[in-house]
Amino acid sequence: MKRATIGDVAAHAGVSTATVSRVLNGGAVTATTAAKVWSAVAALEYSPNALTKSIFAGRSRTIGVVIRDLSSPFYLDLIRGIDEVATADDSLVMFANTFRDADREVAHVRTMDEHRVRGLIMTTGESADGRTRRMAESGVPCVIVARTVPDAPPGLHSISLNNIEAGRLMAAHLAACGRSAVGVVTSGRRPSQVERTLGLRLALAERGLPLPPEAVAVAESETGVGAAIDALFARAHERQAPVDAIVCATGRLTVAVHSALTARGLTVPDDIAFLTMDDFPWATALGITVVAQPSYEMGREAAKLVVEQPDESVALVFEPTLVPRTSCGER
Amino acid sequence: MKRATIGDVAAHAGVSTATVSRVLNGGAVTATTAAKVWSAVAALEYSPNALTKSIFAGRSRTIGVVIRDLSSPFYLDLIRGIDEVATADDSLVMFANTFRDADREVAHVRTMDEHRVRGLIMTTGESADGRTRRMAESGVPCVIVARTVPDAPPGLHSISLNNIEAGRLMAAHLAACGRSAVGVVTSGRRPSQVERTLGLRLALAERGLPLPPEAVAVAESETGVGAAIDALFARAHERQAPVDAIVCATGRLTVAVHSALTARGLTVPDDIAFLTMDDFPWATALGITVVAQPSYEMGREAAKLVVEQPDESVALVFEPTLVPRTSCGER
DNA sequence: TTGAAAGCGCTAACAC
DNA sequence: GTGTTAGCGCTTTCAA
Repeated sequence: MKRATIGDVAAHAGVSTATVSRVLNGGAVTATTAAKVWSAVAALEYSPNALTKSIFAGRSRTIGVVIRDLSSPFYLDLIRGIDEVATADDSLVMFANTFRDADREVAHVRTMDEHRVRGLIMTTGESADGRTRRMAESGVPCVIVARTVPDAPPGLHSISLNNIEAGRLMAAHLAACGRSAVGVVTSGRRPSQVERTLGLRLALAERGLPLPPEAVAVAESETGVGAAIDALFARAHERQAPVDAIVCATGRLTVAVHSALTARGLTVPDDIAFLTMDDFPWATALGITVVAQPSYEMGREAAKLVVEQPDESVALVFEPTLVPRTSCGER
Repeated sequence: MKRATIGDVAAHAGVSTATVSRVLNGGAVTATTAAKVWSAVAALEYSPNALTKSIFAGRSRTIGVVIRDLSSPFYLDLIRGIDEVATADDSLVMFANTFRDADREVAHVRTMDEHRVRGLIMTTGESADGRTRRMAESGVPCVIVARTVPDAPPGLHSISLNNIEAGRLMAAHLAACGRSAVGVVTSGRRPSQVERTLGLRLALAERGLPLPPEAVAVAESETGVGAAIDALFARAHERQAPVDAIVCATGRLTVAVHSALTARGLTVPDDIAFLTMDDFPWATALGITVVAQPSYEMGREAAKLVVEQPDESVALVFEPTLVPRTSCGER
């Protein structure tokens, strides 16, 4: 059964399409005509085509969201925050996952652009930056999450965490818990993680504690974590500097690192302290101390930048908080 | 800076809009004209308007997804599965969260319909069923997840778990682990949970084990879990039938129930066995035994129903699997 | 192979 | 108040 169009409604109600449009969008009409139109709408089960509407507006009422990896709890909360603001502004969220693949990233950003999203929020690498800049310049607000953008044009915003401070919080807490030999597991060269490690190293150094490059292990993905940890311990053994704390620089690897530790017979916190990024529902039950980001709030603010369209480029930096539990041997 | 339209490209290339359209969509054109058009496209940074395209197609290349509660791990995997199939079919996912609110549910389904999604996948209550039926009848495949639909018209499909079997698996496992007095925490009257409880009761009865109504506690949300458990234990105490196992009938409450147990000084599995629905990343580390759904696969199949548009109404039922760990005192 | 023109479903001027 | 008309950006006949 074919869908009714505004023309069908008009014919059924015995008025013009313009009048139907006015009734639907709140123009000046008589109560009687309005009634006729509404009953025609009901009779034909008319559902206005939002796509066509968007053509006139030039844009759709849709916020594009491109995420690298939905499985991280951080992104989950981020999306919920975005969805809340979008719904409040009568918008929908268009979502796509890139599975950390640069090609998909570019493709998805292009598709979002072609769908004339009213704004784009993404947690991607730099591969799509060219298009993003152009989108921003042509009036589509873009928000880069978890990364700052150099020389951002108006309309291109960023939302990130004070990662240096996150590292500092970790150092301070570990030191307060009496740990002196810290090892780090990071998933690579993403700026956020590099900065966290840097902040950690800085604040550790201020306390006379070292964080040599050998104490930093890189694991691209969950599967590489075991090997990375083994290598880390081996290097520590060679240097005769056993590690008494492991910091995980990304929430994505929390499970993997924690499992690797216990799989090696290590007890947290007695044998080794464990400290990671991003709070998650099970952290309390497990007693895992974390440095948390206000992920939900960050999602809300990202969506607000899209909805409110500030003239200038804005770079929002959120402050991390340490949530102490028991995994660092807290007293 | 205004966006270039197909007319601008045509003018720039010195051809008609029809020709540009043909070049873009692979019609019959000379190599030379194609080259001219492509260079015009590049020069003007032309990005075709997917919205306008959809008007002709009658539908957009977008799959709508309406979820009750993104925070459940089941839905996360479901979405990832949907996204994968959507991307492979050159589609985007339009997402909305209902926060378990019936009004939002109806509103979101309507908005999705107005956006002319090519199909709709949802995990909602019955409030939007009327519209869903109509959508299905007018050629928009709709897939209801986690619920079966009576008298479904062609185009209205359902994807669910064999919940009776899930309950049976739980009963068998608990019995094998030597537990005989089971208590259940469920979040309410959703059919899936009712069926799981029923399957559990049936299979328990076959083994001569009881599951009286008093042994089933209802907690609408996380916050109600503590009280529900207390009431459950109190009733068991009155009846002088202490409970030696707690079954959580929904993955959404796993954290809350587990926390409530440990908060009451109960050790799992020594004091009490714990068995819940839906696998999750931390389950291994925590040793929690679960009955898992193939959530990712279910998402893929749901999306396939949208993409492949079978003529008949199909009701896919997936089989649960028990993943034994240590929380039931397994040997 | 290419262009002119009609039309997708809707809104926005402009008359009446 | 209401209808007529033009047009949004694109595709698709139908001629040439």
